[in-house]
Amino acid sequence: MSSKPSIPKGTRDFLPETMVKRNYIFSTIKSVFEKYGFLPIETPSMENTETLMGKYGDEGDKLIFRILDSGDSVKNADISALSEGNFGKFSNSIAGKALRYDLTVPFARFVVQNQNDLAFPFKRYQIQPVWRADRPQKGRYREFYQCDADVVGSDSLLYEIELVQIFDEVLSKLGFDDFSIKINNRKILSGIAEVCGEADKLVAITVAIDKLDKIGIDGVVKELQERGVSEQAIKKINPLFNLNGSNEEKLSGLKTFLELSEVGLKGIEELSYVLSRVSELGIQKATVEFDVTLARGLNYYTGAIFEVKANNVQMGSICGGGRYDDLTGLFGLKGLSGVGISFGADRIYDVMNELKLFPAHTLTSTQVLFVNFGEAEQMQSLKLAKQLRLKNVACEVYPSAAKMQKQMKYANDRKIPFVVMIGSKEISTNQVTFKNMDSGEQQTSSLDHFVQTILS
RNA sequence: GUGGUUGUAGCUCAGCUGGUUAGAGCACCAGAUUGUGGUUCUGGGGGUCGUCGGUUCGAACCCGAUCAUCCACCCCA
Repeated sequence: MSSKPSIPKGTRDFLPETMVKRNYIFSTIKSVFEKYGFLPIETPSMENTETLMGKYGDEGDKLIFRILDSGDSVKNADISALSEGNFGKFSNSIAGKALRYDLTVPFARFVVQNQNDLAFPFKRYQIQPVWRADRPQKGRYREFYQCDADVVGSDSLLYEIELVQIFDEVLSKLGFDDFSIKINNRKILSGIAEVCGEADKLVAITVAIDKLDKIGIDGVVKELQERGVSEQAIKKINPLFNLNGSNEEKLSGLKTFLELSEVGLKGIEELSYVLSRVSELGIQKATVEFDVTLARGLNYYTGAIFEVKANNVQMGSICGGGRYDDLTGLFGLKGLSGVGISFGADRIYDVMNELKLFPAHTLTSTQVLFVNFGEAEQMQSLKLAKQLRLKNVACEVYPSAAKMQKQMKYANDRKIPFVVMIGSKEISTNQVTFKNMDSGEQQTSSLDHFVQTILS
């Protein structure tokens, strides 16, 4: 016996039952995206290595899956880089392509490359897998789907408002009834760093305070110290950890804190605007919450930052997003502002499974199975099947005259609701004998009557 | 990259301080039932106990290495 087959770490096979549920998530997201006027695009699974490298920080670079060149191009391997221990340079010399790490950076590349064919503001949605060479764990895979909606070419806050509405609409539609849309603004974070006199440590500060709910105030203070933030600055930041109350209360508290920072106040203004409009328009099931500690690692965000978490369940964020003023600038097209969101379909699936949010109706594709009794009967069944299919009834004919028991069991295992038996009697009278697998009832009638029965 | 967990039949797992022929449930196949599934009964096939090495008269069990897995950290959807 050969060794057991397997699939790479962090990847999965999806059985039909799972795919039906996954497709339900995808189609729900897609239909909402389309209602807001987003158009579909796709980009290749792989990008040129240089398109991706350096866009996600040092940590991100390490998590990019690279595709080894084959054939003659391996001759271009930079052996001297290898012997010098410069592995990054060496890998670049033998891996010209890499699997996409997210959908946003490839989208930026796409916009720059196809700018002449796009009408701005350009609103696109994209549902495709991405790959990360991370260690798998709960809710973390090496291959997973992102469902992104982004607008590029407008800095209007109208889109922030609509994107929050999309979060709310999609997740409410999927049956979530307790989830938080957390929102913050990078300008507020910049303002905080500025007020503390540590403007150049913005990233260090944001990364640290992002962990507040995980490691507590003491942990954050310790991390800030380790990252070289001055004691004076830490003291100044401290009150922010205890910010609570309604969104309005938190915002007004911060406004005082940030009164000397122009950028900080701008962030407050933007956020207040979005929050007030969102609440005036009304939301379904979401709790929309301003969270100063929300930072997110991606350093290309410049304005709004979003993150969605399902409550009462042990799982990281299920959606994310934000505004990036100059993403396309990385590829040479300046002055285009973008804002977008991303649904993590795999995590949404895991949470829905855990909370039992999937509708009860299970896998039913085939409605009718024709039992096969032999060559002549099979032909008659095929003729009838053809007629059923013309009426859009999904049906199939068992492929061989196997024992009745086996054929019935197949219908049962597949959860096919009706079994039709065509024997010599039925051929001569031009009728069908059909059995309702749920009730066990069986009767003989004309095909038309049978069709009426199953369609009712 | 760091720390920990678990690897026994297709799946979920039992297996005593190391003892002779390694078990159960589910699944699968056959029969009870030659045109009737889902329930029931009877029988059957299927495992070099993750892999390699060590200790021992003797290893699924103890030790080491290695691979895989899951969980946590980092980071993230």
